[in-house]
Amino acid sequence: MTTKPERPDRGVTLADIAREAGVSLATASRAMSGARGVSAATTRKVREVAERHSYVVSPEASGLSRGSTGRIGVLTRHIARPFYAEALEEIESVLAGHGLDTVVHCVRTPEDQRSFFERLPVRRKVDGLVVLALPVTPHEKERLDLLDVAVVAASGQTADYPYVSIDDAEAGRQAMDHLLMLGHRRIAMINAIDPNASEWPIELRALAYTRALDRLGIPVEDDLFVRVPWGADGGTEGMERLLSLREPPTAVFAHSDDLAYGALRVLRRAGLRVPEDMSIVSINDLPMSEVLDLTTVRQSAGLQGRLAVETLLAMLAGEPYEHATITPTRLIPRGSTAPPTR
Amino acid sequence: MTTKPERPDRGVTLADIAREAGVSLATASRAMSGARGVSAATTRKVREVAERHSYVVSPEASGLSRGSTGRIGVLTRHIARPFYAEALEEIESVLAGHGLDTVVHCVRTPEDQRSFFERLPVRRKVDGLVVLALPVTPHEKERLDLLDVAVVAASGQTADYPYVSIDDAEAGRQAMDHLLMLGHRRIAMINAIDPNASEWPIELRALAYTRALDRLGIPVEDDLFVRVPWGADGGTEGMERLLSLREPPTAVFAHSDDLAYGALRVLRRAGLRVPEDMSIVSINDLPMSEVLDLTTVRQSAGLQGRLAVETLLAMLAGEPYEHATITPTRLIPRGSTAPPTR
DNA sequence: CTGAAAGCGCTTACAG
DNA sequence: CTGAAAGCGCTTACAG
Repeated sequence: MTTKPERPDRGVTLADIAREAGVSLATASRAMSGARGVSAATTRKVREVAERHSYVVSPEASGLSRGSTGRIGVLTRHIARPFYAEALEEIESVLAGHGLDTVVHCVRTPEDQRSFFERLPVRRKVDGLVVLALPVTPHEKERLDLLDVAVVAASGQTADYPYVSIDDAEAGRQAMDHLLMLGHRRIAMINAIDPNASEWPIELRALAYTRALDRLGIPVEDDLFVRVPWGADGGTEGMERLLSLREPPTAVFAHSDDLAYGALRVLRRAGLRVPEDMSIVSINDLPMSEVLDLTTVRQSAGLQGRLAVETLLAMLAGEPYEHATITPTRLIPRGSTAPPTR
Repeated sequence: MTTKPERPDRGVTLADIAREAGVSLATASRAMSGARGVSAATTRKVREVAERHSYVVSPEASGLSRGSTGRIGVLTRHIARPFYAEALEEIESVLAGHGLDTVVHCVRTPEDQRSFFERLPVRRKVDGLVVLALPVTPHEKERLDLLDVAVVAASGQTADYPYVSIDDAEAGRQAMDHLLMLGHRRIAMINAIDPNASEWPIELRALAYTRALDRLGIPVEDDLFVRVPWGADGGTEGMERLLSLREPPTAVFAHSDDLAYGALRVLRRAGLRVPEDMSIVSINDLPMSEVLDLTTVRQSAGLQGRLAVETLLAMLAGEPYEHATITPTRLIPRGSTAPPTR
């Protein structure tokens, strides 16, 4: 092959292919991209030469020229937590199916997050952005606008982006009604607060808790509503506090599965039986919940991710799309709930 | 701002900044990149103008010009499985710390994998690639060579790439020795096979199983060595088979935590107590293992990911690096193992 | 159907 | 310290 003298050999270029195929750069470009208006013979010839040199068009150069990157960014606070990981996997899957690359940006701390919106490291690098379960403040939205790309929110939204998410109030209702229907009247809630996170403006799951009790005229006791940090350890702490009460609840509604896991651990260590001594229900249905026989309200992180990207793709394609998409939730009754025995 | 008439406004360019700052394109470029040989005053001026227009240099164009992409690819079979997710999170963290973007490519099925190596979708799009827990065949390595970028393997290797991984045989020994030291003599192994995966050439964990028994002169019984699909369901199946034996084992060594989870579920359902009726140990120490009180051999997916990227970065920087890095494993004794009672 | 040329938005020797 | 110019590897009106 022709070797460029001025730079280290970066491999063969379209110009090389064109020369060898005996056509112009323009024609070679069209042949490679499958643009119409090139004879079949020419196309075949060019591609054959390209093939022989295992040449592929440089997406970088191509993108520069046509003004798109072929990449979608995903902004998230977590990668390894099951819910996020599942959403991310599905997002990548859909994008890959459309020939788009997925570039992940994880802002682990408030400082990371501040810095992300300050520096906007995805700037000029993506064609669109999916914001995954991350509340966006008005100021952050302003920054994001500088990106000048399509943005969509998956699993919760605050700023006014198209979004797909569950109805948290409804999910909470499903969980609470299950406990109430079983006959529980002394029900506690373990609510999660992510210490690393500015909070969501409305805590719909907590709202569902009080609403459900209100509806039956059951007074809401402060002691029965505990707020703990996110994660299994938070659930542990929450259940410990509830067990310390003079009169513990007969059932607990945990904000999410992770909390329930920690709560279950405490109960096991305390020698208490589930569901005989304590019922527990939560929201999510992570893979481990089946293993742990946890009653929970199922939502699909993957589906939310998938629909969010599909919305984004529609926006990019200039096609019509839904501004708000609500994905279903439903109760999965398992062994952690039963009528109260006390 | 100057508006380009010929194309849709893609925003302000370096040329605009240069013009407004009253310097040449070249100088503006140097000022923005912080290249030396520009007066402080000029640099300040240029950056001030850029700031005012919230302009950032186009990574795409810059990369095209200097020949790098600022992106690292991660090739994996899974995103949502805890081990992979943890590694990925750490990889992204390190790369972000170096100003590099992470682009994920997940090959879920053998067909995906075939297609990945055939089409090489990361071609010309990344500066390096980390292959995460994915065995690479000689033919696949040949294809990867076409990428012409640095490649490193995290958590297991087959092709001859620099790698970082645990010593599986040693991890297996740690698990087995724990059971043996507790006095178990009738020990089963539940081994995982990923149906979607070409297998790793040597099954070191299984090897550790037979070796440990051999060392004590304990015969290896075929019935006690079960092979099941990966995941909790596989563990369930494996434990069911073991419980069906005329003489079940007193302890089980599970290839990985996920299998152990499924096995624990069977035991719970069968009303068998852990560890009194059955001890169980595995390898990984995923987050849920603490919650489940599972004795396991800890390895760190995150550390392996981190060290792998660091190796890759050293390669890219032309610095010296280790070809093989072994990360430590150690037994975490918890409540799922005890001396045999039968 | 095909080509010459301008353009995408930068970087970097090469000369001052 | 600064600028004019070539180059990175493509794409795409504009003319045939």
